[in-house]
Amino acid sequence: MIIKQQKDIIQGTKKHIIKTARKLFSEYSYLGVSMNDIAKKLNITKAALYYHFTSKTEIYTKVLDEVFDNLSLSITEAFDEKTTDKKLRKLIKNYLDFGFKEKNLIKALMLKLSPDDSQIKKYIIQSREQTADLIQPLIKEMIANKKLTHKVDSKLTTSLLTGMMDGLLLEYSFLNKKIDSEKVSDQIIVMLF
Amino acid sequence: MIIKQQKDIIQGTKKHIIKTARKLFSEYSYLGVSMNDIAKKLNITKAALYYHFTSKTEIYTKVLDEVFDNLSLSITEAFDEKTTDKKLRKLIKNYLDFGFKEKNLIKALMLKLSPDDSQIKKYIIQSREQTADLIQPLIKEMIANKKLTHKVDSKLTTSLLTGMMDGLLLEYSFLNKKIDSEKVSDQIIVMLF
DNA sequence: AGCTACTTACCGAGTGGTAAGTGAATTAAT
DNA sequence: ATTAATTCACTTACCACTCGGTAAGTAGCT
Repeated sequence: MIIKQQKDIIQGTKKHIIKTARKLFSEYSYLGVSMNDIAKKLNITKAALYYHFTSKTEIYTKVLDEVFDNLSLSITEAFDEKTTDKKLRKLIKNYLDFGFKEKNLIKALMLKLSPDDSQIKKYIIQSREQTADLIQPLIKEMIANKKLTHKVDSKLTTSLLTGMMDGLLLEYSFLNKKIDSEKVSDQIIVMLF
Repeated sequence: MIIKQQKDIIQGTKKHIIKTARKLFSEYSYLGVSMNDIAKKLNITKAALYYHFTSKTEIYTKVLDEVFDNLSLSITEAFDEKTTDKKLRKLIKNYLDFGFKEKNLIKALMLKLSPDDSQIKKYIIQSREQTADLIQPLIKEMIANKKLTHKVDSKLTTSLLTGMMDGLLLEYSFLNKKIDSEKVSDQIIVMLF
């Protein structure tokens, strides 16, 4: 009981660190945030971070873990809608809203290649594939509904859609512009189908 | 005459440095490349770089200068085509081919914010706006040709198009996948209009 | 006494950047 | 034409600083 409580406190501290690190990584990207930056923001020392985590890589991996978990939730939420059209619209809106708040989604794609980061990279690739697998069925559904004259590759289309959304998020975050996810998702649907 | 020859040699060296730096920045991004990295690749010392350039920022700015110059050329090349459809198709293909070879185009969007980099950021924003201004007339033309039932915002559409292309380039470069620009540009046209 | 959750103080490596020196080529003066 | 002064294109050696990471010590609780 007491032990469990202790454990919870530790996990609480860890959660707190992850939460703070997440914000920083989101804003300044992996290379742009040092362990000292994270520690300062938490009003602790860098060494304290190493008491809870073994490396910077571990912290970032845990952050990405949370991010992709939240994204999956945000995506599956769209499947509650009734029509295919509404599902897709909601999916795009949710993806954009989430990605706009959580820039790690995009910034993760911009890591410097190095032996140390390669495990992070593999992890990101895997997570993104899972995300695409979540979206693709809906795209297939959409393609089947509209009887298009041209042949449409659902995998490529999914890639184009996420690419378009990621690209938009990238641009808007770089320019510090706010995104009107409602309007943009409308426009994308109009254009796509 | 002799003086001019000297000048040319100097410019030649500078060009050579820029060319090498361009490759490195393209592969590893701004923060991922140190002055020493550049110097080593050229078999000179870091201090020699500072003889030719005043700062890392200056070198990167010069690199981006070249990159956006080349991109503009690649875009305007598409305007030689005869039909609007062919123009757009060529534009997309050229943009993708260029961006795939020259990853600085995308990596430039991922700088850590810092007082020193802020001038680079301003420069990138400006260059990207110029690029968009180059593309937008063609989008307008395309929208006018097809009499669409829905209202289409040409500026947003341009942004969506470049966003989509940038997003694709980002994804493909991250995954180290080759891009079939012909197929992708076809698919984009089919989808967009 | 022992464990938890730290802090202080340090490590070696690497960063952007600079000061001082050097050999070769060019220019100016005799 | 020869020599002296100057300039060019670097190199060596350093600067202050930051990086990720670690060893040792410590206050407080059990």
